[in-house]
Amino acid sequence: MTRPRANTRIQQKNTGTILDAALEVFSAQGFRGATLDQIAEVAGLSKPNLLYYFASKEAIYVALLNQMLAIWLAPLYAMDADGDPKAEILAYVRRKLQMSREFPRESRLFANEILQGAPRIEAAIRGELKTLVDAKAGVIRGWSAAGKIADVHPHHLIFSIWALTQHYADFDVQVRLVLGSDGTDPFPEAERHLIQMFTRMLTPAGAG
Amino acid sequence: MTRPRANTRIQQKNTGTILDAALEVFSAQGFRGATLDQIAEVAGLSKPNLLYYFASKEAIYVALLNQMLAIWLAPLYAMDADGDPKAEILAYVRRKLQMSREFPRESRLFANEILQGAPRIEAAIRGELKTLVDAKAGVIRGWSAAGKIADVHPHHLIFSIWALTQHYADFDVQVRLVLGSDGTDPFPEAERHLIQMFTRMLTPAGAG
DNA sequence: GTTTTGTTTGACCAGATGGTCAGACCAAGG
DNA sequence: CCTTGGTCTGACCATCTGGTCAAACAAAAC
Repeated sequence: MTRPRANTRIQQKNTGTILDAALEVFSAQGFRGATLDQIAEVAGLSKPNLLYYFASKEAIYVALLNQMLAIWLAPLYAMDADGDPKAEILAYVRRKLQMSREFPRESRLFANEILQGAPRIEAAIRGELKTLVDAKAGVIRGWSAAGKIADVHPHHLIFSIWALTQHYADFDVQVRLVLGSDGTDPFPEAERHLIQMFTRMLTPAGAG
Repeated sequence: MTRPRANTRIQQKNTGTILDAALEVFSAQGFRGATLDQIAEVAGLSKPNLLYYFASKEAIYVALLNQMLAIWLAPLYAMDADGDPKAEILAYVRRKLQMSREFPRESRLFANEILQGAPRIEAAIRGELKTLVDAKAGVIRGWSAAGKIADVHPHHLIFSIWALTQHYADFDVQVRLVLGSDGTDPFPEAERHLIQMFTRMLTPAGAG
């Protein structure tokens, strides 16, 4: 009767297929722009079959957002208060940039959602995300106070890392068009640039 | 017969009204998500009346994009090769951040378009935008070579400025939610942070 | 092999959406 | 006045879209 939460093998396979197809379509079109027919076609399933596994278009979208959030926040969780401050932050930058390269669809999914005013992920931002950011901001503040890194506004430092790394996923088309017609991968150069920037920015005055 | 390009007073007024309403709706919903009815309602005109002034939904969108592009690129045009290098770049950062604050709809309009793969602005990116960026990148390269600013990859420096400043428009909701419940304006702190970052980043080693 | 439970789909529906069109309306010139 | 040319709209249309449903189909369970 009620659709169970992935009991059968078939259920697991198909919900997976659907969520992957949904990621493809929602990340490229946004929630309103995407259609169930598109998702169904990408998934290789019929539209009614989609709605056998998920109650509605919105249910697919919300399930996807929540599933992706964990993946998306993992690198920030991994930032270790007991590690070497500069190394930890630079590692976070690197991981985040790598995610932009490997999971651009996820990045665009969130970008679309937030651009549209975050109507369906506001609670998670207020809750889990804010809690995590506040905690890590505290860690960064401690590092600054201890003179391990230069003085920076912790929250805005985190925003900066997000902005700079996600830019290479969300604005990938523009980056490639501006850099030129040769299909050179922009990521290696981007990494060098970002690491250089953050190194300079975080090195305390007189410690170079 | 053919709709003339804003001859009458009425035409000028109404095309203006329509484009402003379109900016409101397209920037919040993207091209596919926006509807003519929404635009008509915001504009205070009937749907057929919209289509009296513009041939189609797409025509409105394209007219809007092209009109906004000039405004959007103005700050980069204003970067003066003969000015003081660090001051010019910092001024560009400030102007761009100010635009994120004053014209967030324009920023989101472009963000939406590029997220969706830039289907209707690709030509302009390839053309005018790339030309402009390449020119200014050359200026920045010259400044680096002359030791006026630290060594940076010029194109990626420009990307960084875009990413960091536009983030405060495109991800405004997230920024405010993460910073906390008090409705404090995040922009002053953001400006301090960005200026600090770029100052450190651009100051040549041993010139502090 | 047959019942039972889970899976899939063709046909269908109501509402939304981009767009058309004939004709009404209106401002200004003659 | 009334003509003329631009302006505006109600009614309409084809298509798309999210969603439903009865019935067909498959896979285990017995």
